[in-house]
Amino acid sequence: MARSPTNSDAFAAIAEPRRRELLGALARGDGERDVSWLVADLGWPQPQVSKHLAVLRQVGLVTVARSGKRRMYSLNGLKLREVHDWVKTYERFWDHQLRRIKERAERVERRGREATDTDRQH
Amino acid sequence: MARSPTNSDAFAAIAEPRRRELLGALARGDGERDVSWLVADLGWPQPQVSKHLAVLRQVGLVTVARSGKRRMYSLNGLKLREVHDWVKTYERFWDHQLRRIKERAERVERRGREATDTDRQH
DNA sequence: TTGACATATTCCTATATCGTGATATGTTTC
DNA sequence: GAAACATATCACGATATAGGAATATGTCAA
Repeated sequence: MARSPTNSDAFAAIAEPRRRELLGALARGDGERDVSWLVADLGWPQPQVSKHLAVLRQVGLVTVARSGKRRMYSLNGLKLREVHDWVKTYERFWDHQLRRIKERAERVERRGREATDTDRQH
Repeated sequence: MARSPTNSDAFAAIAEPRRRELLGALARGDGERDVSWLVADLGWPQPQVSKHLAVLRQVGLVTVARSGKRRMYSLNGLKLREVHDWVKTYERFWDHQLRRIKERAERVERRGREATDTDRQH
């Protein structure tokens, strides 16, 4: 079997760095812009932008609305929230880690001071 | 060019559903377990577990420590936090969306009540 | 209708998977 | 040092990309 398709879910879709860039561009544009604006902003070939937008649309990370010959793409925050909610369940692991690192830094600093004091006494 | 390698960063690594499962198993095990425990917990073939762990290690999502013939794998929360921080910058987009949905729901409900009242008057 | 513009789709190729099964490496114990 | 155990790695096959170039589709304006 091969890799999971990029359009299988939001996680697979945002694995591609350029698609994260694309979401960033949409965010800069207040979350709602047409393709031409994105092409100008990113400086990529237009077909590439359209293709990446298609993947983002298939997983629901963006939505489209026709407006004359333009197509307005909008960020779908709720889909991004699914990613957020998943990763947030691991919050305690970086909290713990930060606490451990901080405590160790304090220990080291304390020891460092003591060592310096000892040196001074010589 | 092909897809970005799975070991290029945390986003690529967690695109694979089984690697998210694997992280979940580690979390169930207090964030630190050996391979045998993971194999038993997940019910996958051992080589598959080892290979997915290798990818997670390459991107820094887990760390290893030898302990006799065992190898203890630990979650690296700080790496998951990078994903969290990225997605969190989009928070305003789901906040906005939720507010809009809520407001629309209230409008619809209000209109619904008015329509019912009108019907009653007939 | 024709042309100009905006966007999507198709064809191509190189590449990096993922799962499976077999095997290699490394460690402990007797 | 041989056996038992824990873990990693290799070889292989099917597959789904991502980018580039060319082209198709759709819409407005004169």
